[in-house]
Amino acid sequence: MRQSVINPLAMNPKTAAKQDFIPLMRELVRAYQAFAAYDASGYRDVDLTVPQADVVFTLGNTDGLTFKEIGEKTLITKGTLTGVIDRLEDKGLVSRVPCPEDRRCMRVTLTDEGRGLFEKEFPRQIQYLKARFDRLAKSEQREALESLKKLRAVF
Amino acid sequence: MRQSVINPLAMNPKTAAKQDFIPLMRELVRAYQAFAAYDASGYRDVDLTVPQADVVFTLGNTDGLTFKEIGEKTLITKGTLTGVIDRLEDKGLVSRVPCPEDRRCMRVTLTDEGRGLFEKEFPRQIQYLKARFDRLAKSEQREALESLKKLRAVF
DNA sequence: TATTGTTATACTCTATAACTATA
DNA sequence: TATAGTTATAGAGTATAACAATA
Repeated sequence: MRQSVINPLAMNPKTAAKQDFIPLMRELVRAYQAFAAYDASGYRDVDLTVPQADVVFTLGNTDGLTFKEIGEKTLITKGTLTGVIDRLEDKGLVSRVPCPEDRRCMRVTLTDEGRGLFEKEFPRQIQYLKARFDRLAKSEQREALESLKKLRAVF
Repeated sequence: MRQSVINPLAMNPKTAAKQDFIPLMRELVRAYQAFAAYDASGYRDVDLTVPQADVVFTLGNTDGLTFKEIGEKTLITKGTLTGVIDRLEDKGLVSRVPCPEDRRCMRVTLTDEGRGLFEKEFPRQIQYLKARFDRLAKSEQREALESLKKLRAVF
């Protein structure tokens, strides 16, 4: 699991001292990483990489998306996306359909197998995550949400 | 910048509906990604990958660390770390020094050039980040810290 | 001319396992 | 036997740029 350039978890305490925002930065990274690690651990059995899963979950409940749309949502650049889609196609999970209205376009849709995977794995994963978020009281969830919004707003 | 398996940013709204923890998860990911993107943007000019920068910043203000220690702090596995250190050595930023007390060990230290890079880039990057964290009031920083601690604790 | 997606290239990281040299 | 680090291998993502087909 890769991280930001500044890695407050590895940082030498001597180096970090006297910067009072560092504990906050540290907790932001730790909280995210704890979440991401838990998320990934619920995902071991499915034979997809993170970018591949990202694409499958992005395509779920849509009628297909173009490369451009998928790239915008997942932040995968077009050259890379071609390869990711190739591998998903090899696995039989998605298919390419030419757009009738613009012949430069390709629409990517889940196959029946891909839809099956999505419908099985996505709700399972959501429940897996929900189990942990639900350990926070509603009021704590609200406070965390507000704090995170403020935090995001400064960047 | 890679992310968790569940990517609340790409998720279809129809899919996300009726799970009330989703906004919180979404904000956690967005806040982290906003931070990480800002962090990376302050880092464009330095010719280091994220794992490489991570190692250099980890070695800063130490007398050198063994492969084992670096691996534990940065979460880079030993096989990968050998390659990362090789490339940093090629760039003249670190050097390998055999440990006198245990001849299986290698201590990795910053060279003068590596130390120079660290002493220039690290404080600059910290200031760059501090500028944004400081936009939050002290009380907001404290609240955010508390919320993030609770959030991390559930995972 | 601009846009969509593909291809090509080169590099880095990742995971895994076998290997060496020490302890 | 166990540990520290290296080597080998295979795969996947990344960035970048040139390219073909179409708009």
